[in-house]
Amino acid sequence: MKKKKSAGLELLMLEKAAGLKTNQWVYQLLRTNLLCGKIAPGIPLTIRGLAEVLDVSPMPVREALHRLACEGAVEAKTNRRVIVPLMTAQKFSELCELRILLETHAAESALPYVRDRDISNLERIDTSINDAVQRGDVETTSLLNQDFHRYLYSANPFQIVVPLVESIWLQLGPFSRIAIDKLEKIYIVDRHVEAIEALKQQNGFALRRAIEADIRDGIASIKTVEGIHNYYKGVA
Amino acid sequence: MKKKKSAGLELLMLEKAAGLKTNQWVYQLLRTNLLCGKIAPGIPLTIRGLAEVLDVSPMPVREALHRLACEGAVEAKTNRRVIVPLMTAQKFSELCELRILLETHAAESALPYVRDRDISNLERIDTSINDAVQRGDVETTSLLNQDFHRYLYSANPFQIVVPLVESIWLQLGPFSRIAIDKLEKIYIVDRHVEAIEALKQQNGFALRRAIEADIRDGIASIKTVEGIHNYYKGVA
DNA sequence: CAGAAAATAATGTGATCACATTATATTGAT
DNA sequence: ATCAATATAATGTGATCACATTATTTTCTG
Repeated sequence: MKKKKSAGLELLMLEKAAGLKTNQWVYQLLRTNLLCGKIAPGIPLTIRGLAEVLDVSPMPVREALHRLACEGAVEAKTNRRVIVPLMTAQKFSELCELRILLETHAAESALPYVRDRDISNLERIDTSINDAVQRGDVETTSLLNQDFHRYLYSANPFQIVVPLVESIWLQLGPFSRIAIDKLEKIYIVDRHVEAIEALKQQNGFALRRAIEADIRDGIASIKTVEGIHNYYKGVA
Repeated sequence: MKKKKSAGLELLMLEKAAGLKTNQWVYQLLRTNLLCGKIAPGIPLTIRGLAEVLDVSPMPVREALHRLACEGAVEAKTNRRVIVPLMTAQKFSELCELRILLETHAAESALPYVRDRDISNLERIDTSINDAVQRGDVETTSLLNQDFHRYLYSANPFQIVVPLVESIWLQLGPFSRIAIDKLEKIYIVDRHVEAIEALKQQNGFALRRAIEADIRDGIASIKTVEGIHNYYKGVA
């Protein structure tokens, strides 16, 4: 019997799209798994271990892990361990404040650049979100929600903030995802409609309000960080 | 006669400290050179070229470049070129707004954690800054100024924002540095003293005001982005 | 049986090579 | 002479290996 090194590490696989570099594929796969909470905080990730699981050479894994560390998704300890950082209540609170700070700014600075066809696209995305919510498809709900925000902020062609926001999403992702997952039913007062209305009226203040409310709604369910760590203890 | 590939690329060298990994050394060296404006925007950087200049294998350069790209310091084009991104007036303005947004928040959220000995250390740093200004040492002035801000924000043990701020500094760095360099004399109304005073009084609002003023003073000299690109044209 | 010491396994880093892709230089045609 | 086609050089990526450092297991000692 052959002993597996990385026993207990189950990743949800992703199809490797044609023309995609291996390191990007590994990065996206790892990123997705982190956002889904598939990888519990604290357990050590190794280059060779992941390379074996994904059946690639250590090199692309090395690069993907470095990038994720750079973005704050994983933490490289002084000894030779790379882990998903543990969450604390204060850190969580700080991350949420930062989300609101950055995203309200991003939305307002994008406002002057939003054209009619952008609004149409945003409405289309929002419709898809509602569909996904209706189906109870948490996965795509989460992804489409990100798409909505990213699309809005990216309307500003001189956007700097999107990568920063994505970094925050990555650090926040696993935990908010788990919290949502535990909800029996997701009821969302559609803040996106409010945001779209503000866009149509070119109303920056209303836009900020809508974005902030949307973010707060999303994290309102998360009362205690302890509950999240208990989730992982239950899994492990 | 041997033809040099990377002719015209002159880097200021750094001593490689003992116990420092090669990739970190390369990263810091490149980072410093970027902040000093030694590498002009638009000229292509190659892994092998830098490796030859630094007399290391391509591997550490590869990792350092990837990290810098992740932080927004360099931009990997779709073709095989890595360059320092060109600056535009709008991008510059966006970066400055972001600095103020993030740093005022960071300062205020650090305020409750600042102890007396922290204030002493900040005063010590500020004294060093004034010394460097007196000597006309732009290099250490810039570095110490960053130290001051970083030290303040890091007082909050649950700090998330520092890496984000450093990313902004990196993107802004080359250009503000050049602008400062061109000034004959740097006269700074010491906003740091105002900030320290606000810390002593636990006055969050005054602290925000001081930080914002400090940032605005630093970038006030930069009137036009065109002037900056002219600087590079003059060099090249 | 418990704790320390030694031996073994595993890990990250750096170097080198092969290869497909892209840029640049050279050649050829009109 | 100018522009397209070809040939050559250069580049990033991925794979494999060597090595120093660290973790883990085993052995030894009391």
